[in-house]
Amino acid sequence: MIKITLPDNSVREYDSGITAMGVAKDISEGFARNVISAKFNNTTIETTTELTTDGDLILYTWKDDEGKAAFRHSSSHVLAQALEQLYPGVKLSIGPSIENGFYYDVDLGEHSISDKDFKRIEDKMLEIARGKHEFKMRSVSKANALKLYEDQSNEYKVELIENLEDGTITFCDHDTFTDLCRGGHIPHTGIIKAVKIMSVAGAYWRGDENNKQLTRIYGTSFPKQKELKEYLALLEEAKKRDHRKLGKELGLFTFSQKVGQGLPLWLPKGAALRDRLEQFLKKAQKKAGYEMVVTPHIGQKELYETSGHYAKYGEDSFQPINTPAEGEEFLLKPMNCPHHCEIYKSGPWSYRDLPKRFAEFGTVYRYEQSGELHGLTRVRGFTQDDAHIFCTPDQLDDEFKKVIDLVLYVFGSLGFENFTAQVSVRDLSKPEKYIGDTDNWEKAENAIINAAKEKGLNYVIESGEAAFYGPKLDFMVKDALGRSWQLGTIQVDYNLPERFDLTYKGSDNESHRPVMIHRAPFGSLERFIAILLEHTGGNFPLWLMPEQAIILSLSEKYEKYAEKVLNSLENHEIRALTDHRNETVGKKIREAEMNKFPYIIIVGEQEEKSNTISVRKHGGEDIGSISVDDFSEIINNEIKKTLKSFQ
RNA sequence: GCCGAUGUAGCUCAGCUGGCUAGAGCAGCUGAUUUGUAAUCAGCAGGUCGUGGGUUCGAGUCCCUCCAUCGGCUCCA
Repeated sequence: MIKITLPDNSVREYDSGITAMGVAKDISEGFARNVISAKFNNTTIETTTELTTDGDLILYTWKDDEGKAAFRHSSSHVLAQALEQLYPGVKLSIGPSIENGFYYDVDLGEHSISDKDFKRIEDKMLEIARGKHEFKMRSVSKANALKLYEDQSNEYKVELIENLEDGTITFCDHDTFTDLCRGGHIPHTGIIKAVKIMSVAGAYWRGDENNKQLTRIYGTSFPKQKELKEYLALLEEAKKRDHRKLGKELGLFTFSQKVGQGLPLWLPKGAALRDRLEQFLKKAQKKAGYEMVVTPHIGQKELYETSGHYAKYGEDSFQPINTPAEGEEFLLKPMNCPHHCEIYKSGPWSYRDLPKRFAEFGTVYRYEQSGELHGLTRVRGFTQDDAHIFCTPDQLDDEFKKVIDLVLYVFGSLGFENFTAQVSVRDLSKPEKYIGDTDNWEKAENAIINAAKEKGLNYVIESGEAAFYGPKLDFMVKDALGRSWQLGTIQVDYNLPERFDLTYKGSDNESHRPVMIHRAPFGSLERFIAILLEHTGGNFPLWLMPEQAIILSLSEKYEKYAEKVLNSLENHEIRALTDHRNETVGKKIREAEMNKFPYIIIVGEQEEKSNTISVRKHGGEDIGSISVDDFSEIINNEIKKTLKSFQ
């Protein structure tokens, strides 16, 4: 007999050799019908795996993430089988489950796949699924495993198997299909009722640019057709929030082929939005003891040789600008730090002067690879809400925490609640990627982790994600389509102060090296606005809206009254405009709604007589006829809810 | 940069296997209408079919180059 402990801590006894599904059936037949995956002693197993020792068993259904993962992973086996049947000679590599689906990387050889082929792949998958084939695991010796794939001349699987230890290698069979697989499947293919091939894309074997590019086929699958439909509808909805679409519709920004790719042009409304964000942050930074500085858009090549950026990025950047003077070379600035270091160097500092906090909305230019550009989230010219804090080593912890406070204040004021913090540290196996001495790296990494802990941030540590000169704390937010983007960043740097030979006089009258913190709460205005657009669907917090209200006059008879209302709104510091066009109210309202005006004010005969305004909130809520004073109070209260002053 | 797809009016799109002066809706302009909570009516105007080349009697449609965009990969100071 063995003892099986379930998640509710209840213990059940069974004969050794009972399967996970057997336990499920013992709990209840109904439950067992929904069980699709299991974990035993913290290892993912098959529902058919025989249990022979005491242990903890968790049974998963479609509702669990682990259940979904098993479902999608199993679906990728079905996809692979379908591909083998449709494209003879296809070489399989890897096919994991991912959030919302799965993919399989394959070498198609002669064949190619386009979206016209999706339907027949889907049909083939469903045909296979309907066969209700069981997934069965079996152990294989390394020699036999290698032989199978060598016979197929599948160099990818061979490479994978070569890196595995003999005795740990397993295959998974279903129907006529066999795949190298460590396990974690649903009971049989029949549970897969709905599949959809989402896209095909190139993907380098093992993610290495120097390797052969394989074809990655993305798909998703569901246990019910209805769920697939709902998922596709959700994606449609997300597309409506795409910042590129909203930015165009709302007249915020545009791009021009003539100006160049990745170089956004800010239209008047977008420029007003940027300005409002800048003013907001400037105000908070002033309170936090920052001083604004201004630096030029170019700097001598030597500046970036000193900073180390030229050695690292010089080749892949915008190339130096030459001048009539022999040998003189300037670079478009790809970051502001070297300039700020030189500002620090302009004067002698005592420990009593520190920390110095130099802030600048600095526009920088980076030559991103053409395939990398993406709306406003990845561009070649952008403005960082940059600042560099020069402090003594003793002040580092405290300064770092103060920056976290500022970032959290910014996020709070703009309604970002779902963000994660990522502590980006070195990849210890690749020391050549980083500059600076190990001691300082350790100090800096520890300082960040401590600060994140103390501030109660929900953080993960990612090794290999650090900048080449130091570790960082990044704030990550997801866009409408679930893609993750970095917004704010805080970085500790012992390296640049060294390279620029920055010093301050300590209380001991000796020269010391300051520590530098790079930080940008927005990250870049471009990316921040993009994410904010997707986050809010274009309905920004009221304080940020370029126009908070639009006044619609019912006919030209009421234009004068509308202007009077506008005037008193302006006196209450409410941003509004009038629409006197010779159109029906219905049309004016429709357009005002589409342009996302937070408040729509209608004035006609009744309002003029009673000296009131009729207010309709964006979305249709009728606030009724009220005075301008009352309206002003509504607006101010709404603003106060999100926008508090920085302490 | 790499793989795949796309590019027709300011915007969203139609244009079948190559065949008359390339279409629609919205936006714009003109006129009528003076309007009460998501599109008033009529008329007019608007296009080097991304670019350059090629095939053909004939190219928006087929082929190639380049440019840009989209989905990924790689990259992201």
